[in-house]
Amino acid sequence: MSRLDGQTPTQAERSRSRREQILDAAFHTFTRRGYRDTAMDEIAAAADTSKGGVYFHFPTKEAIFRELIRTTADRLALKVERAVAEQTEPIARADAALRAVLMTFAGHRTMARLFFIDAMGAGRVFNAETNELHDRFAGMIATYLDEAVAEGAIPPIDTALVGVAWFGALNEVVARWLLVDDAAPLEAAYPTLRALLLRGVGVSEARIAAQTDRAVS
Amino acid sequence: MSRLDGQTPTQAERSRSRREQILDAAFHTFTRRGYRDTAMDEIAAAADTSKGGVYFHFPTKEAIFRELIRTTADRLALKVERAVAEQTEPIARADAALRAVLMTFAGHRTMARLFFIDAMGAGRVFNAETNELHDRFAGMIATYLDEAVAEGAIPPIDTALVGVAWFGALNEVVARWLLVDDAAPLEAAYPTLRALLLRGVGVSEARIAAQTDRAVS
DNA sequence: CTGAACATACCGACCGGTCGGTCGGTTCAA
DNA sequence: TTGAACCGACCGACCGGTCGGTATGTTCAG
Repeated sequence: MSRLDGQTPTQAERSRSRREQILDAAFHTFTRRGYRDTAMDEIAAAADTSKGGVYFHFPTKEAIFRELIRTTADRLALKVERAVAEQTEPIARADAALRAVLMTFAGHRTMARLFFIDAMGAGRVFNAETNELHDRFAGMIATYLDEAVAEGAIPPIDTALVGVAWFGALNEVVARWLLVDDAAPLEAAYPTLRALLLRGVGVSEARIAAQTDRAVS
Repeated sequence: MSRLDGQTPTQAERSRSRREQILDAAFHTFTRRGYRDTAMDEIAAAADTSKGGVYFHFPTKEAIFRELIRTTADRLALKVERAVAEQTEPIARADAALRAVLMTFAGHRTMARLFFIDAMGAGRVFNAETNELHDRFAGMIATYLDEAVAEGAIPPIDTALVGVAWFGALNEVVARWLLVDDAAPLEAAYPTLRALLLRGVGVSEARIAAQTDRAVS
């Protein structure tokens, strides 16, 4: 970034952009072919560099994948947190979280692919990784549900389990959408899914019918 | 079958048992290490035979996996269908299906592993396979829900989507249970999950509170 | 009953290809 | 000139699948 001034980039800048270039290429290749089926040579080629070049910036293939997962998850989590922060009422918060995830994936099919297609399989290595990821998001949901319970907005439930179930439902819906080529837009699933999930935890019909505000996309 | 008569098994019998022995070994190895990380030599070793022996009974590694998936899915589907057939009322049928799946997995951790751990990843080959599998079960759920809608037991909904969501929720709950070593028994999740899912499609609180009969395990 | 002829089940060394990772060398900005 | 960035030939492990061979039946003519 920043060639607004002079001409040739500094070494540090070149290195940084190269790194990102590789990350980008890896992202796309992993996304299309999966972890195991992606060869380092492919990543190198996609990044317009050589295998040696890639290994200058990253120690192992796994490290690339880890970094990709981590930063992607961080980005998503940030988005969710921001969406949630805009709401004060607990049900609206849970709703906002659901909406944020769905809309983010809808807008970034490839990001979704990295999460879901690659999530399982391909060795124990990042079953742990994936595990943690799922935990993280299921935990987020559970936290919002806990708030809702605490404020009496919904009756008490096993929020940990429900968080997992919600995440699973969301996960599967997105995964199906990914696997079908000419699928309906993911947004179309939102109303039904919203109603299904909210109803499931005991939100009243009236409350479900009343949509939360739609200020942000 | 049939060693009730004489002594040494016939060639055909030996062949059959060997085949099953290999299938068994493959099942366990796939289950523990995943498809890609399982070498044919490992399967052979686990089956107390040689690679050549394995390749005498099966043409490719993929063929073994396919057969495993297919028969396992068939067994599960049969169980579900039997459980459902015992019920006449639509909600009870959906409930029975849910219960059957959960209980079957609870009893056969390894079966669950084959379905969920291996499900994704490891090449395009059986993304199609897995896809179909998920479709099949999500479709089954949708069918029962359709019946329930038709009979007016629950309000109209997008049953296809809900089927996917239900399956996803179930899937994730089982997957989490699999990944945690000292997890609580899977059955413990049933009441909450049942309530969550049934409530989600608009089953009345009264109806949810009234448990269906518990004749069979 | 017997033993050649044939079939079935199985073995394990080997092959061909892939792929993660290495290393000696080159380039070029500072 | 120096060293960070980069290149690409190469290595070695791994693995799916093959293949020539063996051993254990099974069949059937004599």
